Amino acid sequence: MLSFLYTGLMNAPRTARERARAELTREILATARRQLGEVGAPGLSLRSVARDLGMASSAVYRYFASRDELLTALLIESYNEVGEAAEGADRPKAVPENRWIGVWNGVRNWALANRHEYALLFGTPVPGYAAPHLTTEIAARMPLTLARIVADAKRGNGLRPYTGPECDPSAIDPAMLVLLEEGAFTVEETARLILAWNRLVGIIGYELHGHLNNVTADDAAFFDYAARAEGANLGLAFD
Amino acid sequence: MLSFLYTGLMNAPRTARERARAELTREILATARRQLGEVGAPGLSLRSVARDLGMASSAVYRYFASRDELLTALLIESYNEVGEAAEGADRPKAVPENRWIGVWNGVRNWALANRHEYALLFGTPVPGYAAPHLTTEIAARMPLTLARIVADAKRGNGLRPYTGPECDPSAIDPAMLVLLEEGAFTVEETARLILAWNRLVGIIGYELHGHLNNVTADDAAFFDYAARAEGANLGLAFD
DNA sequence: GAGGATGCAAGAGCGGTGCTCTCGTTTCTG
DNA sequence: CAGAAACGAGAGCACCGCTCTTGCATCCTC
Repeated sequence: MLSFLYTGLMNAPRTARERARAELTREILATARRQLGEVGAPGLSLRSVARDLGMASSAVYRYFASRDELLTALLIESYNEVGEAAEGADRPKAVPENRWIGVWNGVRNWALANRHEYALLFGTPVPGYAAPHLTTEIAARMPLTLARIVADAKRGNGLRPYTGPECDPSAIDPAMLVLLEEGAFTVEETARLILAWNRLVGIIGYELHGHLNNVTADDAAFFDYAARAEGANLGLAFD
Repeated sequence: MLSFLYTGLMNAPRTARERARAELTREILATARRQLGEVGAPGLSLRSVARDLGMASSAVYRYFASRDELLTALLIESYNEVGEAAEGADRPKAVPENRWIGVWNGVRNWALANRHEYALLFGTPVPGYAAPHLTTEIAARMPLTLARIVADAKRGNGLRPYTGPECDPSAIDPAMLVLLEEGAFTVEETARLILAWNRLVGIIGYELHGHLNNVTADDAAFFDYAARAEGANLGLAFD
């Protein structure tokens, strides 16, 4: 399971063989990533990756046990990238409202530049392929960035009071309350944070998949509206 | 283009051959639909459909020009079904708040019972496959059901005032204002309706694709919360 | 340093896919 | 009734994921 993680890439290579193995593993990953960006996950073929590298397709199986494992490697890589995009777009010294908009746009910009990678992360999972459990903590980087901003706002000037419908506490997994900024949030706030994260991912997917064609005229402006509306729903003070 | 629409199924069959053609077209579609429900769109194979029907794979091409065209037929079928599910769940004589919740749950229930069909409609599009323009009006049935409820509420007791961020009017396609209940809504309301539709589809997709694992504890309760929150955002009067 | 164990690349092969072409046969139509 | 059109079946092409065998290079140990 996930053989590529434990040979060559993680441990420092000792022998020439291990060095060559790590090198080739990286090359395979790089070519696969390039092809993913061009033709998308369904079109990614282990054989064509092998062709690009001038090697027999069977040889690739020494590095990745299956096409799914290769896809998992790209999944991890992409999760880290979108996490970095979110964290990198955050300006901790700015006011929470601007940080919020910045992170939303950061994620959107990464998605626009990496459409197929985004689809791999947040799109329809390929039937028969279950993402390994390991990825959940990497996947949390992006939503945690959002949570941090709201937590900072709460600790700072406070959040505006919420007057909308209430969420049944049993709906939320108790572990989430702990995970998000170590209990800085109420159940109600946690529920709205989950919704906000869900909506950020959803609206970008809509834009990317063409579902907003003939619906919106200016996708960036509509996205900005969604970002502000979502931030306001959490108690951030826009306008 | 879309040959299956114009032979046999639409026009009334006149000769025995045309009748047989319409019959076989329906059988192909039915087995394809069954396989779609079992293995999902990526696993749907024209050859295996032919095998199930005891015919040569090449014969199927006389009825559907390509796998994509077969998928398009299933797409249209599914769009109509989810539209019917939404419309069928609406109780026009009930109060708008209950109608709203009912339609949301109607769509969710259809999605839970037809996961792969839902993924085909709202999931990641297969690269290289563009849904034909024809489907857009069929696709509008579900969001229009939502719009109708809000429009009725607006004409009735009115909507609660909205105090959140405003949407740049240029973000919305002007045609949408006309499409939605023939101009019953302001730009602001239209923007929130689009968001609500987007969020309904998004949260169901999240639940279906397992992204809510370890996040929510009771998916139905969380969905109910999302439905109420979204209705309230549009000015419906919950609680 | 020699020799056995291990890692590795390549090729052939299996069963699957979408799709095309040809070749008889059936069915409709003028 | 004869020509035209539609049809089913089969072979074939190029691709896919994946497995197995074969021969060679490298590494480790004695």
